[in-house]
Amino acid sequence: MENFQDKISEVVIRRLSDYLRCLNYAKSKGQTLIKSSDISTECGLKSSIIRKDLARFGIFGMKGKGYNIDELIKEIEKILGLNKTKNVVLIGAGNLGTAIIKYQGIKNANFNFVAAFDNNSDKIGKMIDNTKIYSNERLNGFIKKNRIEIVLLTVPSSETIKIVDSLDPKFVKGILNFTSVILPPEKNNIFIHNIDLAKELEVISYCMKKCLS
Amino acid sequence: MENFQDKISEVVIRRLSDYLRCLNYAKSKGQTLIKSSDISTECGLKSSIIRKDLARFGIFGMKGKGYNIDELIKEIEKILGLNKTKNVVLIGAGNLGTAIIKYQGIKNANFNFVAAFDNNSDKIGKMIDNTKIYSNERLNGFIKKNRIEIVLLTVPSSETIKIVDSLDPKFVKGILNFTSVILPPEKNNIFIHNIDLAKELEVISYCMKKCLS
DNA sequence: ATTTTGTAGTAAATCAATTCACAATAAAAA
DNA sequence: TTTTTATTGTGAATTGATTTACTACAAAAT
Repeated sequence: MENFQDKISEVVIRRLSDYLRCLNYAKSKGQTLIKSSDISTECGLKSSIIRKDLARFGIFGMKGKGYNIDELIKEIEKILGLNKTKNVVLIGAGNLGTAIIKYQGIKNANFNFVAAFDNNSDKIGKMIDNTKIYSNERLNGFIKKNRIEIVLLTVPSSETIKIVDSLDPKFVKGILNFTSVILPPEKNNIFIHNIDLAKELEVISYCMKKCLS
Repeated sequence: MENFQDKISEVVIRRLSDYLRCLNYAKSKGQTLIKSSDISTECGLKSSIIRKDLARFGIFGMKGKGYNIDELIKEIEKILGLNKTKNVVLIGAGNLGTAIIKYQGIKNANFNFVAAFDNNSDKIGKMIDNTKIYSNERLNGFIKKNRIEIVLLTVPSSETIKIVDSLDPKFVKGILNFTSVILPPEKNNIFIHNIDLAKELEVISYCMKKCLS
């Protein structure tokens, strides 16, 4: 399992994330088995692609019955790397940063929100929802000491590049960049994903226009 | 132009958005012409796909010279529906909502940020960066009166469904949903895009794992 | 004029993703 | 048992996206 994977495209990974949400929901309702056609309805996909996605990672169900939910959750979490908790820090404790720290969707066993960093002396030393804010000066030492793998970047755009370049790729493996500076998908072996609000608005603007014509 | 379009996939639209950013940057540096290979380097794509994307919408350059930047910007904006300003409101003026209102990337001629709405009486009547906060009660009247087409949804997840169902599809054509409730891509003829932080974390978690193995 | 150079436009080829359609098989029913 | 039913697993077909590779121009250089 997991080693006879050829190239997995990002859309497959995004679907796995959808399946996971769907599975957790089914589990919360007390289900223990699930059919590919149930996942398919819930996620708005054809059932065949779900079976194919899973088979590709060596996950198989039971003919005539479906898939075991617990097992499926465990396998998908393993594929996504969610089986080991990852330490996360947030840089930039402004409104957006604060919102993210407070956000429910990531208060999750898989991501351990260790600390926040900011330059504003009014904020340093304060807490946001059990997360302490430290001075940016202490960032790199902290990352090293606490084995931080993921950085959420919510600083003003003018600081983006400087901070990204300062992160030690020995520890930091991924950045979620919320600033309006668009970064490349990889830099110094750190994976970067941009959350690009302007682009999302443009895409929805296009969809709206199509719907009218 | 624009009517011999077959089916345009979202990836093409996302690329157009990238081209637009690149073009505006080139324009800001005083360029008036641009080659597909320049856009290609900047956006990390093959030049041929750029030419093909543009040709598909009836946009052509000059052989041996390249494309006229101003013209290209105008055409892409037209395709994305950015030529007409769209009125936008934000519902939920918490940290995330406040951050979005203050966000530079959308202070843009194409999207007119008209108002914010919230239930919290402490906030009602206040301003965030020139945007006034109104009571949720006034939402639907406001949408009708001010021809609001886009809603940015930053309320607590418990309120998501109620608010989405209350929006009048006669006016609202698109929703950007930032709550942790995942909504379908379309509902009552309103296009919906989810900004799903949990999914982004899962995707980057997968990428990080791949990079190590 | 003629040749060279540079870049667009695009048909054909390739590569990738999705769907179809059905055999395999396990459980339930008869 | 045997038959029926349900659902997986997957090869083949299809559909879609990207890349290659080359032609067509237009401008600049000779």
